Amino acid sequence: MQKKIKLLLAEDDLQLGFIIRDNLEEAGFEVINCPDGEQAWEYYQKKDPDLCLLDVNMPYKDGFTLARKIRQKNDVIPILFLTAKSLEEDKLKGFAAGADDYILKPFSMKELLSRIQVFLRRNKMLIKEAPDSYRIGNTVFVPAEFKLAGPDRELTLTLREKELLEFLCQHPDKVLKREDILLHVWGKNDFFLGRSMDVFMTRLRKHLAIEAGISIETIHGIGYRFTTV
Amino acid sequence: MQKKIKLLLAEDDLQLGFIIRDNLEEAGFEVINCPDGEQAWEYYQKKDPDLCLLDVNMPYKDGFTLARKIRQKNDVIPILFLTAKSLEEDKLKGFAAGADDYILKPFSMKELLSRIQVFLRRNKMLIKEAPDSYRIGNTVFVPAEFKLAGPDRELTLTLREKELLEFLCQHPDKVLKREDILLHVWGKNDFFLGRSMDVFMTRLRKHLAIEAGISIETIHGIGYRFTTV
DNA sequence: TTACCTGTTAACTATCTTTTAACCAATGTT
DNA sequence: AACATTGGTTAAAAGATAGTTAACAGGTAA
Repeated sequence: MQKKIKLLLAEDDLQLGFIIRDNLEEAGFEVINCPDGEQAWEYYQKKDPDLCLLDVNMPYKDGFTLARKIRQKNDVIPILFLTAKSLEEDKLKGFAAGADDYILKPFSMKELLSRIQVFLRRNKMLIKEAPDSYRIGNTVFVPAEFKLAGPDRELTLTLREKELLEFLCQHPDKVLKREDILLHVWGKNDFFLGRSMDVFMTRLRKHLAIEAGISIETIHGIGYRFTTV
Repeated sequence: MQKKIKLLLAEDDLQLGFIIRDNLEEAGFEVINCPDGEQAWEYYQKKDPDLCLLDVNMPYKDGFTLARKIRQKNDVIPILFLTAKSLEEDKLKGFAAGADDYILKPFSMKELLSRIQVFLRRNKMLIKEAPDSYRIGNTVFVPAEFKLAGPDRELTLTLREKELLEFLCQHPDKVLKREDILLHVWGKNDFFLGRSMDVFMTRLRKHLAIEAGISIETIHGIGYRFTTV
């Protein structure tokens, strides 16, 4: 699984915030939703998001102030304001604070998404969607179905088997660091999970043993490389 | 094109209302969005909607009052309450006012859509028409009649049995996630409904045990796959 | 009321997945 | 070569998930 793009959403209306977040997640983003500017600033520093959506009117630290603070640290991250006011004055104030765009409430999700895409594209961070099946020698792997099917067999993978194999398929012929695999498939990296991964590598190798020319190669001390013919 | 299904949405929070409407329209519904109960009542009479989504807290005429008024005129139209309060008292009051379901804010659009679909299906107003019978081995399943009939037997399914089996029949050979089944058949996804589903799976399996080659396969940790020969 | 019928909850059991542990093999370093 | 580190393999332990049966609650009909 490719690393998701992180959005920082600062919106004090909880219900609205939830539903915006829900829609954005549905669209494939990772969303950090903060109810006020103070928390948003905290999470900004902690999570290092790729794009910010800031409500202008928030308790504890309004959108303008927050934007200025973020701009001080990072002068390329796209900052989009969400606001109910259509005052020209506010708009100017917003751009002065470092905003890249200014979206009026109420907005449609379609509109929000397309504006987000514009800025991500500008920053070369477009999401590329994953193919829904991979050919591995004579075997076909369909992640959505947890299925690995060859001419003489068909088997259903478990969750981890599938996620791991999918990650390998997404990066053929590349050396994948143990750490990166762990972070992507397990979400964190510690010693025991590393050993767990070793077990799963053994399993995947068994599953793919039939396929000549396919290999999960060990790069000692570094990680693995998955090669298909 | 088939005539769109009309939803009456009464929501006083304009921003939230707009985005809910946007999502519902995206899903193919026609939506009438009213900011208060007074207007909602007006539009109810004028537009004759197929389903109502009412916010409980509204100026000029609260959701309960409105629901009662609508129920007086029409005792079949599905009425779903949207509310931030989780008070049991409110819930009872809601059902007493004639509500069919009670959706807590914040909710995900996925959940809202599923619950709407459940009630539309129940009222035979589904958007996409489904085949009116399925052949499962030597057995014939007629959803509209809740009937499962084979050479040597004929039995009447209950509502949930029928909805569940119908959902399975609509997606043969696909891995259906537990969550999706729950959202489609029950309208929401929580732990206990999940256990309820397990019970129904057992029942369906018993009903179909006669049929060799038919199986409801468990994909552990994910969901189920229904396969016919 | 009583007697069902349906769907949910509960309790117990069975099964499957993942992690942990133990031991061994390979690699790299001194 | 001796040692330490890293990874491979297998099996058992732990944990999570699902199957099954029965009791229960709420509603409906006789």
